Amino acid sequence: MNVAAAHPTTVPAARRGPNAGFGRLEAIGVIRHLSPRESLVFEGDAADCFHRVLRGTIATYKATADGRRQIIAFFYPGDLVGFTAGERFAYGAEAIDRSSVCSVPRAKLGVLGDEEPALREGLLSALRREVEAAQERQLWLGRKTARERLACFLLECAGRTGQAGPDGGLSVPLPMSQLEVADYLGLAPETVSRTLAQLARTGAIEVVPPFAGVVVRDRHAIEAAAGESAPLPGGSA
Amino acid sequence: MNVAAAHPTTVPAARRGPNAGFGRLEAIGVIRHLSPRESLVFEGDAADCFHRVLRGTIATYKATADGRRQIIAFFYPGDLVGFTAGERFAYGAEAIDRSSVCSVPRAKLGVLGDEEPALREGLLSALRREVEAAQERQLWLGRKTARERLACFLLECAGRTGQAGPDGGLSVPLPMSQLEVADYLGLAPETVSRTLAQLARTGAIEVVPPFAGVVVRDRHAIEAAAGESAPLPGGSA
DNA sequence: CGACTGCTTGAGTCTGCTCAATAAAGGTGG
DNA sequence: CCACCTTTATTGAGCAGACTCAAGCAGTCG
Repeated sequence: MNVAAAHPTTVPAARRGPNAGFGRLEAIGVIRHLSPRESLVFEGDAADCFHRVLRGTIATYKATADGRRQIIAFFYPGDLVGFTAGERFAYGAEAIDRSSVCSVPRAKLGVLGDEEPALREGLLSALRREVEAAQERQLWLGRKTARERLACFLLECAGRTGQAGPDGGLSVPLPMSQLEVADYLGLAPETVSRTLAQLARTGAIEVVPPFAGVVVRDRHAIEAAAGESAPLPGGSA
Repeated sequence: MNVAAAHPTTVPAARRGPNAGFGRLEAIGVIRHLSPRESLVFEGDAADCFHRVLRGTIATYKATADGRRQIIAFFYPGDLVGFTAGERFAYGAEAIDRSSVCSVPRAKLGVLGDEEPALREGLLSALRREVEAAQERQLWLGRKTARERLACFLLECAGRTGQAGPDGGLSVPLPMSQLEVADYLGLAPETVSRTLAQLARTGAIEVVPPFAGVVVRDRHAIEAAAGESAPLPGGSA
């Protein structure tokens, strides 16, 4: 089977619960199409617009003066980029693959969506998920090995865009390059390649040839390699 | 001079702008006193309360099954711990030093502080600052060296609790131990000690003997060592 | 005054990075 | 349609920053 075909290239209508209530945004905003590598926002820009991903994948990132780059998050169709920003964007954003977004001026939402409680709810949810994701990644980047980070990343992607395959495998499309995975996980690209190869050698995953995605063959092995966090000392209720 | 005396041990009334409007919380909540190392919340707890720090310092953290720990953030008097959580806390929180908090049940705020726009504003601000801080730390942890992380950390602390000294130095109290700094910066405690010693050797900082804080002697040197992020390719407007 | 906790310092190791060369895939234009 | 060129991934060798293990020291608290 072709993993690339499993990409969710369009917005799954109302799939992401917390974003409900944003459906009418398309009516207000402007559609914009982006090629791979094309910038959507620059760090420091006035944050007068936010962007709903309609198709493709967007990455937000921060960079140091000497060119090192850290990808903060990946955004898929249905996600909101820059919704959580303050006055100015604290990060840049660019397209990973061929993407479309709907850009909505903040002003059009009233000061803070005062009228629309569902929208306010949605904003809070988006913010909360973004906080929790960023904090989780602090653990990844601060305390996990390359192998663990990769495993965590694959599980995250599996949870977002994974599709159960007919042969029992979990097919996970990966629209980003290995360089971008490296910039997300705080690793060198060579380390990503090597670690992926190592996971593949054990049979836990299978890499789809032109690095279009992976198939998770042994989910337990990946979960074990991810070195899960320890939520409850006594086990879950 | 005694750096420890510069600790902001009580809430600076209305010092933190975005938290304005929380003043009356103390009337609703319950005061709780914590000893060093005492837990305030556990990862996985139902998030039915949030906590305003009145005195001391609180750290939030995540841990792996094998005991590695990543400190997510430090909270000083005036800050709100757990305000941004969802249903359950995704992290634990414990006191760094002798601390007091005011614990406020979420239920007492209405569903989301619907009545009080200032409070809603405050919640959004708190969330936004937490997002931006967590994302900034992704850059630190993913792409910066031990030396850079330490320098960034010192600048962050200086911005929060630093006091200009009479001799031109910037006095920065550090209530946390080096182990806790290490857990915050994703380093080993030995590395923190060594790197701090190295910065002191160059004259950029001076460590106050019982590790109660540092005095920044050469701010430019620390800023240079921090390897600032690159916001604008062309310089700021 | 003694035990403990936290910091310092040293020696050796290792994970992951750098540099480099090769290979494969995809896009472009003739 | 094919040849070329660019981009991305793979693989190897060597290096180094940060970790681990370990011993010693100082300040604190009981």
